[in-house]
Amino acid sequence: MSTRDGFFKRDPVTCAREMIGCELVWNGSGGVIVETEAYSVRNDEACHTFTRPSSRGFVKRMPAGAAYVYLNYGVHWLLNFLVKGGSEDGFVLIRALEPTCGIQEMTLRRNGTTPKNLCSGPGKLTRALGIDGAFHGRNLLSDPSASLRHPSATPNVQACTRVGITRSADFPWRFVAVGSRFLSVPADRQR
DNA sequence: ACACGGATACTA
DNA sequence: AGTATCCGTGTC
Repeated sequence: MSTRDGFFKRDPVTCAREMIGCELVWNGSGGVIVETEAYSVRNDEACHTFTRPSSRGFVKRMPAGAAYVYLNYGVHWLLNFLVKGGSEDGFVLIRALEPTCGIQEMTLRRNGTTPKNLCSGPGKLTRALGIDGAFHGRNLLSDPSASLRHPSATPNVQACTRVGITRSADFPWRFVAVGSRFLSVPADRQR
């Protein structure tokens, strides 16, 4: 594995920020992570653990780096990674990728969408990579068909408010690669 | 603008 | 078993 063992053993906000610029590849498809969100089991009403006992069980039972995959709105699989062992536990939601690997396969799975729109959303990217409920619980760090490579240069990262949630909506826990054209939603205005 | 769709966790 | 809610997307 190219990711160091302690990568997911930190607080989820730090982890979400540092995942920007990493290249995520699963079964030969993937790209550079350009958008993430952090969710914390502490004081974050938007985290699944706030309302779901099964999610709290997942955090307790599973190791850092485990994929937390669930169906949203009855339509889209959403990919998160379990972060635990640091100051607080939580999840990182992968929201957008800049496609780099397996673009042909991803285009087929996404029914011919242009590369710009292939992975520009949390539901789009799982569809593109072929990730579904069968991936729930798989560990990114130990799965031989998965890899997470660190960026060679430190990326320019901007914090924004999270997208599409109603509770704890003001937390600046969405992270984007500055200037990327592969985001699900434009970044907040810089000030 | 709105339809689409199912798992989860409530109420009882 | 019935209902409310949910971290979205494509097409209208």
